[in-house]
Amino acid sequence: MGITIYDIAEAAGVSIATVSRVFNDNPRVSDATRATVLEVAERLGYQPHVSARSLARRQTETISAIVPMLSNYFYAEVLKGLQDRMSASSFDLLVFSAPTLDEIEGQVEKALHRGRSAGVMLFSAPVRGELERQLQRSDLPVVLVDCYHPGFDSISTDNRRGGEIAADYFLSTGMTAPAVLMANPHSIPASHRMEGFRSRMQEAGLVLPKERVIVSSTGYHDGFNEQSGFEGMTKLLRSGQIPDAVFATSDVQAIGAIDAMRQAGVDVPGQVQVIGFDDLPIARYLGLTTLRQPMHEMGARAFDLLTERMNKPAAAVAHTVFAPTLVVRQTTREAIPA
Amino acid sequence: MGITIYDIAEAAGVSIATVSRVFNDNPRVSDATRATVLEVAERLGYQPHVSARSLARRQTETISAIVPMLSNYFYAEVLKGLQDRMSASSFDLLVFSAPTLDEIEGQVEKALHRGRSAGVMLFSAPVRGELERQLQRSDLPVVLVDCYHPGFDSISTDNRRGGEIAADYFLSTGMTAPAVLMANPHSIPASHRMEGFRSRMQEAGLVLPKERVIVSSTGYHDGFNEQSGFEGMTKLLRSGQIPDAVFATSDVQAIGAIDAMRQAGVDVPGQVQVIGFDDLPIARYLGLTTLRQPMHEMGARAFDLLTERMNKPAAAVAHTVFAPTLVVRQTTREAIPA
DNA sequence: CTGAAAGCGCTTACAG
DNA sequence: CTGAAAGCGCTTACAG
Repeated sequence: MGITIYDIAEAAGVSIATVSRVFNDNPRVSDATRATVLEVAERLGYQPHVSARSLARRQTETISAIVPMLSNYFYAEVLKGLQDRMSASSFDLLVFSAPTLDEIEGQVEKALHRGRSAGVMLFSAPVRGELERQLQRSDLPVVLVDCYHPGFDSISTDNRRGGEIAADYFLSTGMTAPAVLMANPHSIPASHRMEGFRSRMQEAGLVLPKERVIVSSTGYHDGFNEQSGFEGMTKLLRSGQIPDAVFATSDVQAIGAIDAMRQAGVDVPGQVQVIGFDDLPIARYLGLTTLRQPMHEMGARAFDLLTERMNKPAAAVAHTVFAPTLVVRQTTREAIPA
Repeated sequence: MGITIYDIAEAAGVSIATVSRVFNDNPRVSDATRATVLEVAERLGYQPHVSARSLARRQTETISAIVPMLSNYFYAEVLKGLQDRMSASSFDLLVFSAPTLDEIEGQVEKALHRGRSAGVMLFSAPVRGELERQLQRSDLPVVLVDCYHPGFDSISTDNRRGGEIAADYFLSTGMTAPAVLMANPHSIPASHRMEGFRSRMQEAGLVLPKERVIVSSTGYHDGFNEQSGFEGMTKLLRSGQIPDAVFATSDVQAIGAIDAMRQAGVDVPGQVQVIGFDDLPIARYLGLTTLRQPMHEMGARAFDLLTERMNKPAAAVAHTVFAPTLVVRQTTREAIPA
């Protein structure tokens, strides 16, 4: 069933070395020979065997991405940026999904198998403990996306700064009772967003009591989901102390929160303002004010970083941090002129 | 750098055959030997070489999925279903993205390379011409998702039926001026949805003139995007003949359309009702009435079909068609009791 | 420009 | 239970 270079060599009356050279675009093959080989290969429907090739070449043309979950739209967008860049190369993308923290190690283990891939992209994982050891032990290029470790190239958004910007904007509108809709507390990006927000509020002399920081109770997508926003907001509305400004650590949480308010007859942004995080394409059509992460660019840069690292394994580790930008739409009120 | 079974064999004082047996869980190895080998392998940080393994075994443990684009949330959801099922297996997922029709052949070509994968899942592609030939020529298991060809296993939603259901519901509310927001006309699923809708309207004696079927002018995501819905709706609103019921061929288009109406001060569903397609998780939180496709289930079934096909290459081709279900929320009016 | 041969790292009958 | 050896399908110095 499988046509090999042996079949072609025989049919074309040349050696397998020559056939191989033709498929490797080696110039030391006469035009005539090349033509015959190509013709025979086409006729026989030859497909190179990638495993044999990478075994012999001692290298692969595939990249592994370890992603918590494709159905999280933030990753879908980042991967789009990545794929756009990859399509111009000859690399393939192997996707490992690790919905929970303890599944990551197993997936990384697989991604790190020899001969599997030429490099690894790890998304949103706290690099420490066993995971840190795995990565350090391997000699594959690694780039971290949406997370950080001093020993590996990384690309991320300044989450703390995002929280600060959100707080500053809210403060400029004259609001007085802030609240935060957090994802899972073990999520580092979410924690940083919240901390940036809180610190700025404190500086402004506004308290952000614990009861106003609602942590996601669902683990799905690490709490970055609509339901968590809906439930968190519902809790807030029932607390008796309704906030007048809510910072959600993701757009989808914000969407859930807005739905909760719509159902409760609470006006947005009249009674409660909302700021999300990410700026998914959909946010624009929902009029959601949010902190924009350059998702496509992050994916594209991640690929560039990885290939640079492949070419220069010994280069200094580099960390790229994008600044989030506030996109003001209709879920917030206007700033009060100073 | 790379530790091989030769290194382990030497360090453990056994042959490479024995080392191999240990890693293949071959029972014909004494417990003592097994323990030594495992201990040495662990100490040396041995990783099997996947290419060598699949070359020798004549099989891979990876599956290829050729998807138009990960940033289309429908695919993100289907792939989630797929991955949930796959994680219980030892298969890996190779993702090829082909944003436009003419890129598909190239990606399929790569996916079909020998030794690359044990099976292929092709999404939303019209299987004809060169593509059809490629697939037929290959002896790899293939399953079609969101598309159809008599010669291959497939899994899809009854799109025409979905259009009919939307039309029937609209009719039951007493509306009189329907319109359709179409994706790209070459999209088969979108066309079927539209045709089902139109045929039912015709049966009811309602005309659906060409000017009321707005075709996406943007090619991005095949027209399945918010912008296309926004622009289509804007065109409709400016036409002077404002419809009172709009069927969008996807949820994201519906969202764009609703935004256009919000900005124009048109009340939904008071003046214009809207029905989408897909039932993305977000639809629920936007109160969008839509036709639900069981996306996760489709992904899971696709994987099952593929593995069944691997085990029984000669089994009869099977087509699984899911019936879409209408989820009534707040963008439509109530049916008028007969 | 072309070929014979070794080698990539594993698996798996075949013997024992 | 264990080992020697052939083989998976390619690539790539080394000769010529």
